[in-house]
Amino acid sequence: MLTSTEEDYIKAIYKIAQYQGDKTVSTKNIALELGTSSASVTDMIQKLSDKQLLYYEKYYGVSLTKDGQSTVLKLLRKHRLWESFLHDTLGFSWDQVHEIAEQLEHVQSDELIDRLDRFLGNPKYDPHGDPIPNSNGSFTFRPQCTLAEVKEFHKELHITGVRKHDSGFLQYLSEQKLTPGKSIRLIAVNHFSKMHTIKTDDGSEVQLSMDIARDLLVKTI
Amino acid sequence: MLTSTEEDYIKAIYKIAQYQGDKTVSTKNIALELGTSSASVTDMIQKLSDKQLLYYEKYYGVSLTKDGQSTVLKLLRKHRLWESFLHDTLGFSWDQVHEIAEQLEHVQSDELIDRLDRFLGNPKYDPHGDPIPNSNGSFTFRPQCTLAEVKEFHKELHITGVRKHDSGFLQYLSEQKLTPGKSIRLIAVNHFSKMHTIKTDDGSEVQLSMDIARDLLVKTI
DNA sequence: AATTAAATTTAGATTTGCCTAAATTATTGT
DNA sequence: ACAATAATTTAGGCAAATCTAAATTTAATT
Ligand SMILES: [Mn+2]
Ligand SMILES: [Mn+2]
Ligand SMILES: [Mn+2]
Ligand SMILES: [Mn+2]
Repeated sequence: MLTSTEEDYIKAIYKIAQYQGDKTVSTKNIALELGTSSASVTDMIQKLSDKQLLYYEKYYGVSLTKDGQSTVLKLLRKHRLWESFLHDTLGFSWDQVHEIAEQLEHVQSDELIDRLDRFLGNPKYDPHGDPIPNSNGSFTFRPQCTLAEVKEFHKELHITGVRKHDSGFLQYLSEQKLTPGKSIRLIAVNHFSKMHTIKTDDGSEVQLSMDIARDLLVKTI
Repeated sequence: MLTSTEEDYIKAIYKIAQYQGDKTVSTKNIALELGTSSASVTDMIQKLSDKQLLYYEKYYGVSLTKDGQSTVLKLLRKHRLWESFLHDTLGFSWDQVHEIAEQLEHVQSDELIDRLDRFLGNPKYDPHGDPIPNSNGSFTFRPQCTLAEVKEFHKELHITGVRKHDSGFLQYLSEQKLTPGKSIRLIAVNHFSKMHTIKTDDGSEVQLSMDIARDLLVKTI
């Protein structure tokens, strides 16, 4: 049984590893992600290494063991199912759900989470488009790329998710009606400003900066 | 902002006070209720007294202040709404909900609890028949008594709740189909064994011991 | 290669919640 | 009224999670 603090460390390590393509994760990045001191991180990674959840080589950072991986997948399942509940059932906007799910994910009850899953209709993706692992911890990646990587114009694209979860970014996107499931087309990319012009469902055109385009995930139909 | 441990102490004190008719609550009873040592309780009640949640006189026990009262009512609201969700929405049996609600009640978000309330249709009572305070902390007691106190026979009674919440007791009652909302009649009370004979909805007769009768709450129609 | 800078670990302390054992106060029984 | 008993508090300590400051190691720069 892990404390919620230990769970949050494991999740932070997974997130950083994911982001930087599975290299070893540094003490400093964990401290930055969790807003703690490096000294605290060193203490905790030593403890988690003792518990066989991390591989840890002094001064060279950590990576998750098989046990650490399965721990994090169960947590992501819980987090994303709670986000789906908050969004789909209670009507929270997608920029409000993360903070509350951050607490709910630590509630201990396997039956609770399986019943929640069933009640929600076994959703495959959360409100941000992130995949929800099943009770065995497996989930399917879907073919997707960032809007910035799209090379063909005028082709129909489906918004599948986002690569950033801060509420300002999410609020901006929902104001522009750019949420998972919505269909768009890339009209033009300005060579100097890198601004992306897209056309939405209802025919209106929207300008998106390169920064936005790099964090918006889409799928070609 | 209270820790979940502090919240559990406040709840325990409220529960004991309720049970013993609002006298001052002793260190020992709190320790028994929470399964800790008296020394730990002394530490905590000193802290909660500093925070103005308790009146505390050394060697003479504690009672809740106005702040303590409103804290506990918010907590009971959360606890009972979560129990209703687990029971009514997710289909947990009434003997399973308490333990999980014990965790969920500590999640911090006023909007969450108000949305949950609305989603559930603003229920007035939880699965055990306990009243759910509204967002101002007020709730209405309903006229009820224990089955053991009923003096008239053959009169229609509605089951309104229970005075004990341990899962063995609750399981026994649901096996006998004696849950809140069900209608029964008292047929006889044996003068020696104190066994209560009741007739249920469907006409079948059930024998209940005095212990059960004392913890089953009913209302005359 | 040597020096500087950056990252990491260790040392020492703090807070929260808990414990046992000892000291103190209140209650009970004769 | 006083001794025995029960309840409560205090003393001293421990584990978890955090911090700052100092020491150590690795990485980067001249
Ligand atoms: Mn969390
Ligand atoms: Mn999400
Ligand atoms: Mn609790
Ligand atoms: Mn209840």
